[in-house]
Amino acid sequence: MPDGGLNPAQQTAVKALSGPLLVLAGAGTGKTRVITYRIAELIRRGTTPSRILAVTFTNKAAREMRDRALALIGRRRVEVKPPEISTFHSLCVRVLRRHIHRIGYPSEFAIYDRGDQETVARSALREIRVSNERLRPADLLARIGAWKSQSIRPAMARELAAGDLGELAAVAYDKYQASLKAAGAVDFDDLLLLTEELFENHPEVRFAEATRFDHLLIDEYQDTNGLQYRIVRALAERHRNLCVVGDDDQSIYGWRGAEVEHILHFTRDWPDAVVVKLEDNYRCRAPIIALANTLITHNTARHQKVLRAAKEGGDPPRFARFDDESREAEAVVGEIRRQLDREGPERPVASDYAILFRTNEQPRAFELELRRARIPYVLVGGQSFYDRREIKDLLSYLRVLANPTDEVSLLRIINVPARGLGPGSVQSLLDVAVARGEPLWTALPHAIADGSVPEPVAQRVRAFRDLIEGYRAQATRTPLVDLVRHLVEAIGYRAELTRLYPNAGDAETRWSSVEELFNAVGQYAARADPPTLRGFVEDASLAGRDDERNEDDPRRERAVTLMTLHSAKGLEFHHVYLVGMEEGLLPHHRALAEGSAQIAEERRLCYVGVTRARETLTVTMAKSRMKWGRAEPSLPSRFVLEMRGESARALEIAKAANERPAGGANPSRRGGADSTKKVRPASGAPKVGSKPRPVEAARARSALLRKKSRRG
DNA sequence: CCCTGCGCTTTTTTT
DNA sequence: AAGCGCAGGG
Repeated sequence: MPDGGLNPAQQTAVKALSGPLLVLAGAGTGKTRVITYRIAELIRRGTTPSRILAVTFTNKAAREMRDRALALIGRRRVEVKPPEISTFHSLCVRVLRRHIHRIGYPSEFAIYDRGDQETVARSALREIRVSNERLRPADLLARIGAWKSQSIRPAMARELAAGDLGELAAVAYDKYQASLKAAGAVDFDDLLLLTEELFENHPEVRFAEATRFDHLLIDEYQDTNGLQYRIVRALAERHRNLCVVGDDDQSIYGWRGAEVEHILHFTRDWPDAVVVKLEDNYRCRAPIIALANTLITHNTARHQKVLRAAKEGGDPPRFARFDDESREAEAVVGEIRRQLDREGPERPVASDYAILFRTNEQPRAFELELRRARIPYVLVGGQSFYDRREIKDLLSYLRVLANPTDEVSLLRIINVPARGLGPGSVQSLLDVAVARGEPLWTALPHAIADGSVPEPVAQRVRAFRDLIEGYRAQATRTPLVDLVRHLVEAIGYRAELTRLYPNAGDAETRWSSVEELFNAVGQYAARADPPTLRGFVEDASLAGRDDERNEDDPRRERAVTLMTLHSAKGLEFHHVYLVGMEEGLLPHHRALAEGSAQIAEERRLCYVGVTRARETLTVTMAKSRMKWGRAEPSLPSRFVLEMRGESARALEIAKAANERPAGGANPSRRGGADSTKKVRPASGAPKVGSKPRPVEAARARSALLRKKSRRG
């Protein structure tokens, strides 16, 4: 990045303040910078800060952009009514809180996460008597997601559905949506879908929202799906001050309904749009850019742009292949350890390093090695805090307190800790609710009054209701943290944990996440105005995997980052290890089975990984990898060969992979399997700027490959 | 009703 | 390797 200032392209992007603007920004070309400068420029030219809306992809990105923008503008100037910077989902939550009652949902609606969705999907399938073998809840959810991103409602889905499974799914979709509504709950897609519905059917809502802002900026535009696209259009068509920023080469959420077409066709939708291309990369060393460019040219159907490296010099990326995933982890972690132990002024810190991978099972081996090497690390994503059993239990309690008709949460806690309301009793209670056509919660008094359940059960139900009602009554009076602490005490959750986890250490670990929950509540209460139970629960649902709890954890600053390629989007690190670069992993089996469009997306994913690296990039793979407890042979990814200009061999591998399922004989072993055995700088990649430095490269690679006897 | 243990399946990515 | 569903004994 040029110090302080902006290059000419960036300046154009910042200064074209009115009308539609498309910023095609390659990786590391300073797009976040352009957006923040633009916000500052708008304000400097007299726009009221609060009339600017910027939309980012994650909550974390929103927080960072807010901080940077405020730093640029000067906090004092905007602290009363700052620009609004949020994600699509938070934006829609706010719209829905205000208006959702118009379409028959309570404004206290709960937001269901993936696990809750699966529960609802499962019971929808049960209701229409479809066995899990024919249509798994996860598959149903995938279909529902696809329908929703195209704004297809159950009724229309039934008309469009083709084939047996499609029709079943459409019927299940209907049930699924009905259960959500009955529970007063929405899923992630509903946040967008229902917002769009309000915009469509209630012009006054659309008008109110569209006139709240005069400027709309969208980051990561390549990852917008149909719903988001239509919401953007609805919000921007009056003022037309729409600035979208993105990189079609980094579109990696097609599986979630994102359509690159939106960015590819932006100028068709907005014919008067100004287009600015940012092609100067200030992040990566020249050889890394060369590698990335070589890779991405294997994708067709993209905006023509070539990343130019602003940073000359640097080591060529290295490639290494190991016997199995443990060796791979050992070598990578061993190298990081040696770098951290180096003496001298240029000694790196752990947070300079990132290990990037495709799937969530891959970090295991690396975690093991990092712990063994006593290197601190943070695993981003993985099992999130809010996925932990104890947190889900307690959060369910809080959700029931906020909205007792939230059926999934109620069913989760009605017998946790066990209070003698087992599956049999709960079924009887549910039968009463179904017969009365009302939510379980409101049916409970009737069920225990009319003798539908035996008296002892009725007693327990009464006690449970009293417990919940008691805390509901307190909720507005008691400080949030106290409320949660008392509740946990009252239900005897600590005892439950020691019972569940007889191993004292395990129970302690679980209890410490409960204490972390207390902290999270405390932090929320300190920041929110006013803090409410519902507000906290909502935060927890939307925070998802980017957990801000750890953000101010001092350990994080000194830690190696482990994360998936998807989570790495938008980030950068001095030293990147792109691990597990094997056929079947990247590109993933599933993508290989689905076809070339999916393989192109995997290639973009690889591109994202490569372009995260500022100084050095190391690509590693294993010859064999454990799968379902068995060691399976693994071939180098075709992307490795493409990057190194050996695409002929990549083609061979691709062919072999395609032929394998069909024929018994396996021609693939002849190919590239051993070709990358020796680590070599990318011979095919042009070296920009610096002369090759064979000595250093050789030293680096021997260090990486150095055999170690330590094991076990 | 509650707990334990066995055997079966499952593996992409996430706001 | 791990989570889930189901059967069988307290």
